[in-house]
Amino acid sequence: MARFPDIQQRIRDDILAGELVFGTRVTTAELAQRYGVSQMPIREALRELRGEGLVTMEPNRGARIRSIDPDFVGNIFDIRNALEVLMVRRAARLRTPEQVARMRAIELDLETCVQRQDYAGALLANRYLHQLISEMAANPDAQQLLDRHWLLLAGLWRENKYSPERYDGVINDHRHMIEAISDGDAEAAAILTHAHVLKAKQILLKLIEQRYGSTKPARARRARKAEPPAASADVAD
Amino acid sequence: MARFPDIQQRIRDDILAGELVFGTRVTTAELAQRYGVSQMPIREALRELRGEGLVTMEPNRGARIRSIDPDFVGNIFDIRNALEVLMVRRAARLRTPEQVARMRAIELDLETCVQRQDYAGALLANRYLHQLISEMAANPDAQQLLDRHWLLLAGLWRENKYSPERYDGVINDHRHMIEAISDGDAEAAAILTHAHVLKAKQILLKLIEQRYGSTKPARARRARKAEPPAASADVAD
DNA sequence: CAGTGGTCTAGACCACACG
DNA sequence: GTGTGGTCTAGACCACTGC
Repeated sequence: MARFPDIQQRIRDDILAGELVFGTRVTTAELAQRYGVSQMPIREALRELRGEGLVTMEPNRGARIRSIDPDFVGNIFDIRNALEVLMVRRAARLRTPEQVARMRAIELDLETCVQRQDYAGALLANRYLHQLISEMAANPDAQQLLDRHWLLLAGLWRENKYSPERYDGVINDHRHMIEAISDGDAEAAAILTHAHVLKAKQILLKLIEQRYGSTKPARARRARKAEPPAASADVAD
Repeated sequence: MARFPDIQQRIRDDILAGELVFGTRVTTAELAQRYGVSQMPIREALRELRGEGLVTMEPNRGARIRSIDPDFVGNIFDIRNALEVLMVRRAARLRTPEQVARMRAIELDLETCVQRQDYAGALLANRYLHQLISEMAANPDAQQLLDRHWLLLAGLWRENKYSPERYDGVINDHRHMIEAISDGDAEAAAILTHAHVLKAKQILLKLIEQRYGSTKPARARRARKAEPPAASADVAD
């Protein structure tokens, strides 16, 4: 039974939700039982998740869930920032009037969503906007990478409740970015985007730090031998 | 028989070598027979190659070999450039004296390899150098992405014979980059690296254009219905 | 020199596509 | 409606690890 969405998504969600505890060793057999499927789909999913950096696989020792610590999130954001800047720079050069119009439309949609407190809609519109910029840059390979990271970060935002007031800043940033792209000012667009992503990084890092308690576990890198964190993994503050 | 290196590497090589013709539809069954293995390993390999952008997979219609055209190579280089700049900037900030010493040692090795015309050794040293810079940046996720791209581009360099005289420029670039990193001058290191990768892009694109004839196929985007390119795929100029 | 865990094979199944 | 092609299951195999 349970022909739910694909395994990979479920595992990813479970990792981001802390359901699968960070640093745990997992085996294909174990997960196969957990999700009621055979080993092969698990194997596949683990490979792709390794591609996303969520698990590490050592040759004959099983896979290990990657810890979602500030380091990891910071790294992901740095990558995303580099790529997003690359993309917006090209988008500013290649833009067509139609595309600019679509950007404006999406942004308007986002803003009305925020006004009526439809934050799910806003998140979606936000994603569309960034996707459109990616498309405009005509680099499908980079776009693919960004999509992957988006999925990952979306999971984290979901876990660490997004504070609605942040949208004020987001909207303001977007308007300026769109203007720069519309003007074909690649340099301005690049800098604005850089700042935009940097802000998101700051916020998410702060949220994560709060979530894992003020007892910064960042330095507590001692725990090499990985005592399994005592079953109860409910990090709900 | 034939317990050769893993399937994925073989398929990738065959694609880059033009053995598997660009734009061709391939099925798992077909490739399974070709390489004398079962469908599952093929499936896995195709998925990972999709992650690298070498094949595209449409739901129930089989996979298709991605065309290695100037667009593709340019995209890959742009991504690599963005990431490499990110990395070198961090490396310049985080460097330790030991690491700087190792960089110098590797560079020296590279230069002696070039002098004695050991270009294979030079290529390897070159890779080590870039890997070291990646390590110094302490962003294993970005490093993983760069590694993937390196493998891909290495295959292309192999196919399109590398002109040895290019190393003069490479060596000069490296020396300046190392100096900037040693000084902790992130901005200089970033710009130098940016230029360094840009040069590589120019050169490889030129080589590829030559290879595929001066009859720029770039604009010939007509061929949607994909007439299979008449068996003979020997693009050897 | 066991045990554990990843990888492969063969075959069945099932969904979509195309005539 | 038929065929093609992807996906899954079950089980066997084999390498490496750790006693």
